[in-house]
Amino acid sequence: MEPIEPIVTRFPPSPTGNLHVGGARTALFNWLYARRHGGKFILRMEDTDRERSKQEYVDAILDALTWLGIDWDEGPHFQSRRGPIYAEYIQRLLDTGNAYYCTCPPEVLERKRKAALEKGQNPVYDGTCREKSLAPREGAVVRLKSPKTGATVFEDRVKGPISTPNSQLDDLIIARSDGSPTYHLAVVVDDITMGVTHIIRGDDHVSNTPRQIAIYKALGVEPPVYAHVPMVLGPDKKRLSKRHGAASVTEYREMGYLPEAIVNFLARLGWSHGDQEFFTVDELEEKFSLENIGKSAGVFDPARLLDLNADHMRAADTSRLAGLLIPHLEKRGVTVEDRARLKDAVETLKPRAKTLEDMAESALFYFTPIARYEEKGDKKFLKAEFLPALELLSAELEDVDVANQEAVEAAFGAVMEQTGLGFGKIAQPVRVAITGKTASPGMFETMRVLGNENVKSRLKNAIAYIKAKEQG
RNA sequence: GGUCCCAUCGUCUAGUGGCCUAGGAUAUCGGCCUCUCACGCCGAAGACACGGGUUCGAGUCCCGUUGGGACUACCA
Repeated sequence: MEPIEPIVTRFPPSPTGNLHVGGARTALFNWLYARRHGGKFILRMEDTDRERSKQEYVDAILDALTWLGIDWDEGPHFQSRRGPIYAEYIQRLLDTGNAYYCTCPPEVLERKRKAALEKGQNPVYDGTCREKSLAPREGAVVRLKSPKTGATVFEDRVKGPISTPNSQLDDLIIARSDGSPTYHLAVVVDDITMGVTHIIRGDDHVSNTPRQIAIYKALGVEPPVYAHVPMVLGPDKKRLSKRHGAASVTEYREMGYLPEAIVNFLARLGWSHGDQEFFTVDELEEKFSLENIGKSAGVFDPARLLDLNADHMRAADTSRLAGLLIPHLEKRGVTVEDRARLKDAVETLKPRAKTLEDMAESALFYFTPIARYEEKGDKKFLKAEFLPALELLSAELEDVDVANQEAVEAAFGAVMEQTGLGFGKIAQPVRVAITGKTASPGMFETMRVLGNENVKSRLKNAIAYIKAKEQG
């Protein structure tokens, strides 16, 4: 069932914190849906909470979305700047008899609520002012005159039909005593005036939906299509939050994750396309659909993200990876002046790195002298037993260009013949000598990228090191 | 308390009444490959929450139970 009208979706974060992975997924779904159907994606800041909304969070959210590659066709709009529009709609509701002023004191309301709760009754507003036709007055709030009978039904595109008895619906406050709009009113007015056709949001909003539909009806506007996507949970099955570790998109950037991997992972958390796990962003745009969103909440599993990131690293363009790696190297005090060499290094590390951080760590030996040998490798391979092999290799390599793999292989061959050792026996000590570690990319590519100077001097250093060690 | 939503391996999921002896991925374990690591390959273990229906036949439909969750503000 394809939409006939051009579709319009939106993402309305509150700038009260960084972009959360749950929010990022909601943004992604809205964006993908709009892109998939050639529609429009709007960004809107719900910044009516003056206390907690901060400009730095606006910037952080924009930055995180941009990093993920989620761009918007309109906005960002700011609710804080739309006061007159809300006032106009509130007045319209008042004029048409769909809303009324209420002067019930908050304390009284609170008392009634408690009493109702104790008696096991539903704590909805009792309608004291509903039929009083009160005139505007200082300190009065405006309430929506909600339907009291029947039921509100809507067809959720992921959950199916959802029906709520109207007896549950409160005469909710749409304007505070200071005249400012409440959340429900603002959302509905925004979505109407911005022409939003599809609302894709977290399923913590399903029970809010009938309230909002009541506002649409009071306004005489056809409600949009709703699609409520399940929550993202932490490993303890509780709603994902900071205490589960990294919860904001920015943190993943810092940990060296690729944006396309995050996007892929987020898309697959709750949505599926048969058995496919790996998706490029283009593929997602092409295949995303509301129909294939699951109904139940999903746990954010960092292990899966890590694995998926490794897949995307392998698939990524080497030059791009090299560029992305630079900040992670600089963090470790490495300044890269030879971009071509960096690219060669990345090429060798690509199949074995899980993140950019991981890759930077593994790449260190290419760019900085060996400070100290890894303990395990030192004990096992930098000892007298391998001294002849290292010395022979050092000599064989003297006039050889390490970039010439054939020549290097020949040098190794000569050492193998003279010592009677197999390649594996020789390679490990050499590896420790030139990389400082027991694990590295293949011997020949490692040498090639390291370069003549490094290889030869490090071999000599290791030989001297062993000799010194043996002499006590 | 009320209303609403949800329920397949540890985790993400496929499954839309017979193709299910429940598939894939990830994580775990074992093996292979191999100059190390990683990749890759092979294999093991691992799930339809429970109980009733409906049906010739139910993971799939209905009801109930249990267990999770959301909402129930002059927050969003």
